[in-house]
Amino acid sequence: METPQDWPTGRLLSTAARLVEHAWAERLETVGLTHAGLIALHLLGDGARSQTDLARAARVQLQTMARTLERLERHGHVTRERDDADARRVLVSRTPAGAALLDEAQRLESEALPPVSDPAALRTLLLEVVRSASGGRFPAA
Amino acid sequence: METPQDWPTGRLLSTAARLVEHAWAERLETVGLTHAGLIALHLLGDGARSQTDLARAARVQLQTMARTLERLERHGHVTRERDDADARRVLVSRTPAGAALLDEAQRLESEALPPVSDPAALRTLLLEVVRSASGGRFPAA
DNA sequence: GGCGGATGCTCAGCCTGCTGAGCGATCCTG
DNA sequence: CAGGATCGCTCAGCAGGCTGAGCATCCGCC
Repeated sequence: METPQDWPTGRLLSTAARLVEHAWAERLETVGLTHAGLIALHLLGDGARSQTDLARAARVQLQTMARTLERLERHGHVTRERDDADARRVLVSRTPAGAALLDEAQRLESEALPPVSDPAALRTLLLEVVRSASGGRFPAA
Repeated sequence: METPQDWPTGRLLSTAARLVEHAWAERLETVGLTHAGLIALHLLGDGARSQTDLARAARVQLQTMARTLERLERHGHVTRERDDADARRVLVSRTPAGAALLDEAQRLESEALPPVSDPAALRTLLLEVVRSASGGRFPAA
């Protein structure tokens, strides 16, 4: 129990994710973006999308996504305006500044995953986990 | 970019961790414990340890561990008392209630990782990530 | 046309990570 | 033995997950 070798796999997964995320966040902050902000900006593609839509795509709750977007808006990276066609919706779009940031962040290269013996296998296994654990909470995302 | 297949591996890792953690947390809350609390209780072994020591073993910052322990103490799962030998330290130990909870949590079976094609490979790869990403931040832990 | 359910969002609040600042206790060194 | 560095901890505050409650809008059906 003293060393990671003895940890259950779930704990290993959380820890690995946290450590990698931390390393990545350090680089990101040089361009003034957070992990969550980058994902939102990325998912925004080139058109406007609703918050619920973005949340589902990112596999987070609406409230979480809304707060991230609110922060991005405060910093001038996205705009949020009510949809004329459906007054319940808020349409989010990147500002030019947001697009520039995204570009820069992407130029920072793939996400700082430390070198691992079989990256492709890791991807495959993680995809299995995500797909099988998304069920129910994020239907048809 | 729309579906997990197109995500960078780092994002996949975070998402997988979050989804698995969520599932596990749901079970844990039936015994009145959180993810972080379980880890602390687990690392506590059978003897008293200092907060710094626990934090390093869990790969989290001292402040994070201290807060988790403070919560566990409030719920009567651990005790915290200053070390007589070194008045800077706080020695943490499980209470009988804490030990009972840990037992129950462990009876809940391994950590809810969804079935995956090659669990052993996943473990190995995650271990590689943890070991290589722990460097610096958690020396000799 | 109107009522009820579904949908999209906000507000409030909790837990877990993190950083930075500050403080007493200990230890080492001159 | 005194002073400075280090160590262990607390306090304050931020970001990112989550839940639950509540509100407005829209849609579908009678």
